[in-house]
Amino acid sequence: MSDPTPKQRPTRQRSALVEALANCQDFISAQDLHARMTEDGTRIGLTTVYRALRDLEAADTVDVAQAGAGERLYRWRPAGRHRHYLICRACGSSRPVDSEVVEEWAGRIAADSGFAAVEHTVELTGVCIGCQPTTGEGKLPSCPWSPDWETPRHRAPGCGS
Amino acid sequence: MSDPTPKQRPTRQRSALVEALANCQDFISAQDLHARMTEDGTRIGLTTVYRALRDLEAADTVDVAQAGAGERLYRWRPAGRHRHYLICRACGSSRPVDSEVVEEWAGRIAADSGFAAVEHTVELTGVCIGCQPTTGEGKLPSCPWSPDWETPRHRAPGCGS
DNA sequence: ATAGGTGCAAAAGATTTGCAACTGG
DNA sequence: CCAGTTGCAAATCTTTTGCACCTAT
Repeated sequence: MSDPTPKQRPTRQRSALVEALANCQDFISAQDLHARMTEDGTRIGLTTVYRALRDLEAADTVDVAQAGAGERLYRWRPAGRHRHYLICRACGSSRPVDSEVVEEWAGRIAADSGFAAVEHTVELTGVCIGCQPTTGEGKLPSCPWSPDWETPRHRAPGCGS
Repeated sequence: MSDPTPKQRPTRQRSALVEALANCQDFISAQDLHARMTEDGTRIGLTTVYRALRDLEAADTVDVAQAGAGERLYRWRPAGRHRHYLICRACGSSRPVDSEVVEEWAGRIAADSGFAAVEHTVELTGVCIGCQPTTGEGKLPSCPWSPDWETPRHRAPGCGS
């Protein structure tokens, strides 16, 4: 009937972006991804990053999360089906969670309500073990992990640099 | 220990805002709420609306939803517990849904993962019956439902005016 | 009296768009 | 060749902030 994925030409920028995003095992914002790619030597415009991400989103090959107000984070989706994640509010790391239950629940709601084309957004956030201050004794620093994640949000170890 | 709801002084603007929001049975953006209040004769600054909504959010008396990129919608929360909604993408009307299942699921994830202070965001969107084009025959008008949810994409009859 | 609230104008950010030049199939 | 891409600058849009002036308690 229609083209879920109209075109998408494998240009130099587009390919590099997909690779950078796939290498990144976490959510990352368009701006950060652009910065990272630029750092790594890829010449690409911020506008292009936005447009490419938008297309990938339309093609359902990335998962999207909202960061605070008006900032969207993208994460490459290896497998076919969409996933939901548990994101650490302190260090930004994310891990996929089993969401069968929610999927079914959403399906039931859809059926019972009579609504069509029901879509859902589910986001879990918390403070991961590594970022939890040990209540009584000496509290560890912020994030006892890879030395390069210092951004409260986006900024993952496996990501690029 | 701390004050979840530090202050909140019942000023003219604040009170009017709460009333307007409570009267509105649907999600509404800060800008729209401001516009509506202004239309209705309440003199209030947009800044104040933003600040009041932020405080209400902190006080957990409103539910928040994300609209597209970087626009937040607020909905007055009558009962105590938070709720999740099914929102029509065509007309914007929203109806709370039973989310026990999801609450439990979220709790389990929290426990199993070891993450602390786990919070969740769940949003369901679809096309309500009234907005569904009747495939073959004559298509009904926009949205013929229960008299209390009729907001056409933020702009409800029941809301204020 | 005074801590908190208000509002205007300006600032901040993130994302989108106009447009002319470019490129992969 | 030609539809799709790119990138820069400018434009949009929503939300936040600086600051001086009000106002409940």
